[in-house]
Amino acid sequence: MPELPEVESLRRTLEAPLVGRRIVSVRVGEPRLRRRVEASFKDLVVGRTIESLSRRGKYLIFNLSDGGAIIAHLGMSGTLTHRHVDFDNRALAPRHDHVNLELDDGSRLVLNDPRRFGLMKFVAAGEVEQADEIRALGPEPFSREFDAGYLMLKARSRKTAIKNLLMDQKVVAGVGNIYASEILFRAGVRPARRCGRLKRAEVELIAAITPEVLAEAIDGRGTTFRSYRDSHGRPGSFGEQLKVYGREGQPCAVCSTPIRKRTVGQRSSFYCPRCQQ
DNA sequence: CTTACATCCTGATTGC
DNA sequence: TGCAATCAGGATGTAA
Repeated sequence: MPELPEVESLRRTLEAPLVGRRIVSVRVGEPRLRRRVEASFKDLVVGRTIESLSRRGKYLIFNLSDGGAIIAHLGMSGTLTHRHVDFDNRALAPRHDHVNLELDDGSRLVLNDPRRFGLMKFVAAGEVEQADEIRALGPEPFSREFDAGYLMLKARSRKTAIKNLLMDQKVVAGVGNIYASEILFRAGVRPARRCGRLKRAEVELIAAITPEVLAEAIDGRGTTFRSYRDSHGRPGSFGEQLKVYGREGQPCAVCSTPIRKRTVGQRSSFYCPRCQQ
């Protein structure tokens, strides 16, 4: 579910309430997530203080006082919520609350994830960048490294569709199914176009537009298409600004041609047949 | 190395 | 209304 803008929005809303808080206890319900939550997770994080929150691609990173960190990923259906009050025992463990961190002010940070495609793990001091999940990631879309020349290099050698390239986390970190469609709409490029056949100008446009669209989505506190909520349980507002995603049959905002839906790389893709020739 | 595809799961929506 | 099929914002392991 969450792509870079949603994770960044979470990072921002969680920062104030969590920084400086010490983890006093941990409850792991169902440990079988995308990877099993290690039995040692509890002992490794209890007693440590959350010093800062960072993000890499779709991963949220809680930097701890010993230099270690907790790495979290929300998969398709995960949410991280900050809860101040447990009204009763039911509220303590709603369905699919898998990891529950109790903090020294009595509040809790809870990972809830019905489909269990998410991830939460402890990484020792100095090893965050070395962690398998993080090491495999391509550049951040806002970094200098991600520019037209870089994307051209990646696109040139590949046969796959441009939308698949944008969603490949090894190419650029953080773009998922919604924003890939939105970026390509704004760039005027069809999702199924083969990378190798794109003109230089098209690749340049895509490279420039990618951080723009993501930045605007962050400004809107992310997209709530179905289930995404921020740490307070509130939906993001960028969904209203989506031009193509989830809008099959609706008129294009630019030319009124009905938006089409098509499967590319086994994922739903949306585009305007007129604006994206 | 790249690419295609199945797979991990539950829940909401769609269609008959 | 009920029930089954389909689909879902992600990533990975396997095979070719």
